[in-house]
Amino acid sequence: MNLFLSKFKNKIDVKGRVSIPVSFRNILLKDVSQKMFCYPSLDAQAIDAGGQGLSKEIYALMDNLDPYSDERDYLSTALFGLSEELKIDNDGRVILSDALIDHAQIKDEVTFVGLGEKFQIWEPLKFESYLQQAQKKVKEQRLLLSKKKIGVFKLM
Amino acid sequence: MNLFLSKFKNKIDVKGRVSIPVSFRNILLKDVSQKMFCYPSLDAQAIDAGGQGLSKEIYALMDNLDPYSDERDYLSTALFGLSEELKIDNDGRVILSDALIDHAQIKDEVTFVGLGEKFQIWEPLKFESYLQQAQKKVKEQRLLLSKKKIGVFKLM
DNA sequence: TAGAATACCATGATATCCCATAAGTACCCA
DNA sequence: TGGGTACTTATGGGATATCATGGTATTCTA
Repeated sequence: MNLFLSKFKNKIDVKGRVSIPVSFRNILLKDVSQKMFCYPSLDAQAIDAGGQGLSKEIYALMDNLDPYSDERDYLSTALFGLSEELKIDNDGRVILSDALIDHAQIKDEVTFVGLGEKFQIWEPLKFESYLQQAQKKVKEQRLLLSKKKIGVFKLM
Repeated sequence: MNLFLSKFKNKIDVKGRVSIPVSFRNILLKDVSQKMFCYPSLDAQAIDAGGQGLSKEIYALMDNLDPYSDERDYLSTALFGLSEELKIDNDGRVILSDALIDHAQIKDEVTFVGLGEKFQIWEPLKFESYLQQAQKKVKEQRLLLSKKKIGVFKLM
């Protein structure tokens, strides 16, 4: 099982090229397509990305919705309208579309963040503040859980 | 069953390398991956680490949460985003990521602490004070318990 | 034919590999 | 039991490979 893990900060050069971190790249290049599938994250000001599997997942998600619902219209516009299959060049770089860059408010640097089966691309500062928030929420959640436990000897 | 036991203090060299204690290393090297999986401990200012099994555990933890919930997003960011699969070199060393070093406030020395199924990596002084605190808690708890008992096993 | 997209090459920083050494430990044999 | 020898292990350092990134050349296309 290959997971996208860890985070990496890379630069976008004058031509708009970004190196995909090797560990991520190696997972993506196992697909026949040799592409990086990506679309605007629905919840965050970030780009969701992954390999072939991710695009299938999105299709499946769409299939669950009523064909003529507003929901579906909205989703398909928001997702497919802005989703891309980016070609990975020989040096392991991609060029993000203007629409995606705009959505994530990216300038000349990005943070790649592993989320297991997919990863996200963030404007570095925005990610750091999101990360802090995430850690805070997780901690709160943990506290809630641990209070429910009756055991007193939980030391570590 | 192989357990991570005991504690060891090792140095981090100028290149950022740390030797994994042999007894721990031997357990890790039984995995095919030859990697050390680690992530920031949710409860302590330390790094949680282990073999392949630990990553599966994390993955399972995530699977219990609603795929499109905020909860899941936060947890996967806080965990996967900061976790690493560190390669173990020929001399049994690894290089900890900046994010992990930062989380555990590590400088140029670390203490490896066996916790059975997994182990933790601490800044040595922080661990010592944590240990004292933990021992104190245990003592208090014992006292509390013994007072509740009506004599039978009260020795002093 | 100009401008953009793509392929190709160069370089510095850093990670990885390989070897050396010193301190400690186990082992052996007289 | 003592003393020496062979391992093991943590740690240091130099050589080599990899990766991110900048730049140039070539191809495509409008």
